[in-house]
Amino acid sequence: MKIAILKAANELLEEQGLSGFTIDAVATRSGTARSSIYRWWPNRGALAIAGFLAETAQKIGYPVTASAVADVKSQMMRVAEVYGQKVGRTISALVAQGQSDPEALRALLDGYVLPRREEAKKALLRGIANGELRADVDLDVVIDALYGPIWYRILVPHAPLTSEWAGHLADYVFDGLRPAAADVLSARA
Amino acid sequence: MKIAILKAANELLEEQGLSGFTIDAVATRSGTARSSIYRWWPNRGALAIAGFLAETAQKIGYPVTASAVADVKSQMMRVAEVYGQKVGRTISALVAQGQSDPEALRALLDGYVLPRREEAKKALLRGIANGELRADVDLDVVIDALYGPIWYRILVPHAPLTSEWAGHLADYVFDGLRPAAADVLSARA
Amino acid sequence: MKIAILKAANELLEEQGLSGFTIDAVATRSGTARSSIYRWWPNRGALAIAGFLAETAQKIGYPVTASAVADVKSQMMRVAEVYGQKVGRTISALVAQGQSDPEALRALLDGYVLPRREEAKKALLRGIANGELRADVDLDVVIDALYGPIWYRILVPHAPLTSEWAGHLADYVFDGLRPAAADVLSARA
Amino acid sequence: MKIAILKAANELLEEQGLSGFTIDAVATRSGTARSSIYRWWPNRGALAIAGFLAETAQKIGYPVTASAVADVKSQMMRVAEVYGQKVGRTISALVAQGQSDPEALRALLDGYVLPRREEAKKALLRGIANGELRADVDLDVVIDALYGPIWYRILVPHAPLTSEWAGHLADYVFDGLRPAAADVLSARA
DNA sequence: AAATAAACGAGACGGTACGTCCCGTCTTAAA
DNA sequence: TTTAAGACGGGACGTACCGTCTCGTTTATTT
Repeated sequence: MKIAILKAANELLEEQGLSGFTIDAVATRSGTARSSIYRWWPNRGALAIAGFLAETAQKIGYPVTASAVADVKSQMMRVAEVYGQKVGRTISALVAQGQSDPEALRALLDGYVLPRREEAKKALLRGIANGELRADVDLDVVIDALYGPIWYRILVPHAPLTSEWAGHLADYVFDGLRPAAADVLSARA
Repeated sequence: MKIAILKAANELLEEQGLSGFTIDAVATRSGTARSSIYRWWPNRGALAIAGFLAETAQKIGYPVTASAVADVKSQMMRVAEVYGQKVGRTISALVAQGQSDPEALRALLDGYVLPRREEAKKALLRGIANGELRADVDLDVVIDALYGPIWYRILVPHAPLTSEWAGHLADYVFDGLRPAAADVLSARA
Repeated sequence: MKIAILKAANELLEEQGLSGFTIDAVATRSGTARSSIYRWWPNRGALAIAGFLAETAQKIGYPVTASAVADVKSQMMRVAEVYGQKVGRTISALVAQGQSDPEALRALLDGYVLPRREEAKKALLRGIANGELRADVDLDVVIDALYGPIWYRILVPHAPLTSEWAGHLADYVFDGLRPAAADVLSARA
Repeated sequence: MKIAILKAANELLEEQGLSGFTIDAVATRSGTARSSIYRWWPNRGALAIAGFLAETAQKIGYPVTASAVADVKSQMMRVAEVYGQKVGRTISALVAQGQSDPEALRALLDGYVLPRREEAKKALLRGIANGELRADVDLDVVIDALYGPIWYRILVPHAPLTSEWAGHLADYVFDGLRPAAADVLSARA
């Protein structure tokens, strides 16, 4: 039952965004009763993020090759590709919901944003260990610089979100984060 | 009258975000009637962005010094400082509204986002002309890289938005955009 | 509008009693919206008694002949006849509602029961003035004795409510309330 | 188990009337499960009257002295006294329930009202046999006249239900039912 | 100065969705 | 096999806003 509800919730969010995402609509599509939904989730915000986490939030992982920077770049390109489609709609709906529903925002942060940032941090630390990235960098800022623009383009869609764009973005940011030649030498020494 | 309404709209948006932003509340606070609001704006989305553009959207301009890069960085720091406060609340409310109200989104883009990006582009072009920035860079991507994270931190507030943070961000991004030494030399030639 | 609502409320109460008396049903039948009903009445209890008072509560008046006792008796017979039909259904619904809704009960008392008792009291006072009734009688008890059984048969319908029955009832009660022969003589003196 | 449930049902009915009388509340108070209640009673109406009959419906009997009229009067006074308290609350709840639940009404009539009327009839027949009451009287009407007002004051509480009041009521009604002097003489003959 | 147009206030109206409460049915695991 | 536990579909409640609408009342404008 819960699964059918979550599935329906997700589909509605993907297809119609926040405005079509009604408890009644979820109930109808899932073939359940409104009361069954409220039995499990306290309100529409909670249901929305639960649906997202259960169904959509397919974790896009990091490949592991010799180059951590290349790994992150390729993951970002994949993220942009995926978020450029239906998932982006869902995410923007969730963020919108979060603006007037602090609990939903909290749940989105704790359930999705922060864990994903942790993964990113791990990948970047490999880059530092590698010598591909400067060691003195503030990783939180780097993650903001890499992924912030992706969220930005989802939420403020002034232009489409494509993997090419994400590739350029990664290149620009990483270009600034390489160790200075001297550092590389000393690191090698 | 219109001014009082816009002012009230803005204050409510700043103070309470989307949830407190009710046509009724705006009418009450502005001392007007609901019907007067609907005479001038077709719906709450339109009123919200009108209020923002009329009152809050104090354009944060770019200083003009010898270094365009420094100019942009200092503007970004100022933006982060300002958006870290009430204005951020308003902006996030507008973006949220935009997710279920395409016209509001359009108005936000046309009335605020795109013009601001144009200004940024001008400043960056000065940097290219200066030789501070590589000439082959895609400015739209650069603007996304610089400002995207700011919007991201407004909308997905996993950590506070401060001017220090914005400074680091600018540094990291601009570090990757400097011309290669050879280019600089040839440019000078 | 209000009139259409009250009319619909009444019809539903008469036809289906409390169980069919739903705000939704009233809205549908009256061709209005639920919200319009709630604009005017705070809850279903208030609507029920308002409907009754506005539409059904046709005051059954007292004839005025030489004999006040005969007047009351004939009014009671008329009341029994009327209450034995649809109006009785409405009244029983209202009393039932009142058991779990103190405000509705209060409204029923103040809006209907007490005023009707006042009228009865006036008629009975004529009987005392006439010499048809003992002067030392407690009129509240008399009214209870005369009309209580009618309500009882509405609410606890162990047998039908007919005007013949009401006539007998009036006879029995009034038989006990005539002045003693001596009193009549002295009154005449 | 059943006993605990009935007891809890009764207490709730006495304490809170119909509105607090919820299957859930009965289950909680009796320490049983909702399903156990539904095993034994088909719905809340049935449970309510079962609780009443099992626990509260303490039969208030008729004393047997030389005067049947005095016996009935004293029983009425006792009834008024008892019904003026918690039991009255229960009864009004049951009647209310009966208005939208024909089976509950039927059960109340068959299980309580009609049997009590039979008892009353027996007492009154003694009065006729005694010569205290006219022989040609319709006992059903008399019973309505005597007890109807008590129910009326329970259900339409325009004034408190006291034993003094019931005493007056009995006096007034019985005053009209005494045999005419001639009849008494002829009866004696 | 009178006529006329506009903007205004007040607020009713039909509607949609919310979240709550309770109903009566049902399945399941433990005692 | 009776019980406790509790999920399920369903229906009504009362609330909060939405956007539309009518209707008199100012307030200005224009003749």
